[in-house]
Amino acid sequence: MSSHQRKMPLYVQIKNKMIHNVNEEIWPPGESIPSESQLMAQYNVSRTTIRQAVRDLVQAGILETRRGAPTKVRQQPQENMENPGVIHHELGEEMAVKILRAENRLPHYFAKSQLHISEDEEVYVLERLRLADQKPIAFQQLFMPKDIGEKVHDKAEVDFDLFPHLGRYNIHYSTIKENVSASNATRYEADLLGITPGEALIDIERITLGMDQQPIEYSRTKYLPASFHYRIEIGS
Amino acid sequence: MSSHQRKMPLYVQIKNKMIHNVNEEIWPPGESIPSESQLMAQYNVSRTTIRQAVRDLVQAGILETRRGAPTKVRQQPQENMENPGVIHHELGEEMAVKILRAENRLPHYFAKSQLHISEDEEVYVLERLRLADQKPIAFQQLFMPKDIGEKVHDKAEVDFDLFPHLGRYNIHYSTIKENVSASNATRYEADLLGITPGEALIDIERITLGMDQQPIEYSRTKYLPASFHYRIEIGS
DNA sequence: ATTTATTTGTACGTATGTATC
DNA sequence: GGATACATACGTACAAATAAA
Repeated sequence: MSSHQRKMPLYVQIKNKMIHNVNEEIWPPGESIPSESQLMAQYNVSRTTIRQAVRDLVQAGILETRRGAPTKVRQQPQENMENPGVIHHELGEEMAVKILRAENRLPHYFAKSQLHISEDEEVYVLERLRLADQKPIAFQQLFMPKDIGEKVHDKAEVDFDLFPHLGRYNIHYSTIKENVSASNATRYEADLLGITPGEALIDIERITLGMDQQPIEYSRTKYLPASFHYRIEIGS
Repeated sequence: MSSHQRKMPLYVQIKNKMIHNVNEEIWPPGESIPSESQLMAQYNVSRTTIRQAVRDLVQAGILETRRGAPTKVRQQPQENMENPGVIHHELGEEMAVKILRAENRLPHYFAKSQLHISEDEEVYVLERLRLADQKPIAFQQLFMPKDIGEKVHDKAEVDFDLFPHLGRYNIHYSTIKENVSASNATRYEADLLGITPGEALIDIERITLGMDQQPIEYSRTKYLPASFHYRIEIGS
């Protein structure tokens, strides 16, 4: 124990020892920890002190108390502490990408308005399928300003997420706006995804802004609900 | 004070009185509250009891303590506890709620496992419709521990969002986990929502944890895509 | 189904430490 | 320095829920 610990309040020292016991799985997840009486004897402190340490750990989501029953170590102690809060998770083992179309086009009124591109400028259009274990799970339409699109053109069939590549050209995003909805698969989409028309799809519309607040991407991706998790976590 | 209060623990009763004092601005924001000694005399309880009540209110973000200094009422008590970039937006002018079912039930295996409720305990079940301009836009199934459900029971047909009411009982959430997906309307759901079976719905599954990290709500809400926006904004 | 022992929760009292004013 | 206020820590007793006999 560091001398740093010695001047700390007793209950904090005990709390730290308890955290150690949990981390080293001396107290395994889901198992009961010693009773308050036992802990009092073990650490030679009063019940007040034990209870204050335990209370803090319950608050931290590490322990779990129930009146009359032994105190337990919580099963999943807040898993990913570093969650940015939004988790996209594609389900499957072998992930792959298939390009349906990749070209510069003039007419695409809506996409161009989203990208703040003038009427007479070209836009880079990408249509792709996301495959998991050789089976399609998503259909994506993606639009970028022509100059940016050319930079990722040859990576488009390797990675579904293209932004890491843009980073190499010193293009970074500052803001991502997503609108999550649901839609029925059209005949065209159903055909591509190997489902029947009308099945529900998770419909994600996304606009990504660069450092200069100018749009660098507008996309629409439709996932099979069974193969995709869109999770949000608010709070700590 | 209702007789309902009398059987509650002393420190909870005191806590509720304190919350009342804060809400009614008998203790105005930013101002000091009476010292522990004064509160002991005023309520005729021990210091332990006062401290437990105060501790909970500090944890809830309502009070603020500093060693050696008087305890104060926090200026902005978790006003913007919500939305670090997550926006739910229901489209419509005249919003209303219709209750389909509201009762305590025993059998609901999945919901109870989500709420960490034991097999022989009852769970509060709420089924509601969300109406916008007299037309249904969402169907919600909501489960709560019985004691919490009873607190919002009479507000359930007034407000779709029940958490502000729970705040008055000093029940606050610490974490909200949402899983957004899409599903096809069943015949039952289609009938309730006035659409045809099979239409795509935004399917939101939510688990809310309280300050003690225990689940206080598990719900599943299905929205008509045309009447609901689920927006995420990552970054600044 | 009852009882009994165990375990956590509530509540009291007292003393001392330490930061603020 | 002194007075005040919150923080830590000890002790005791009983209540309430649980689990085992």
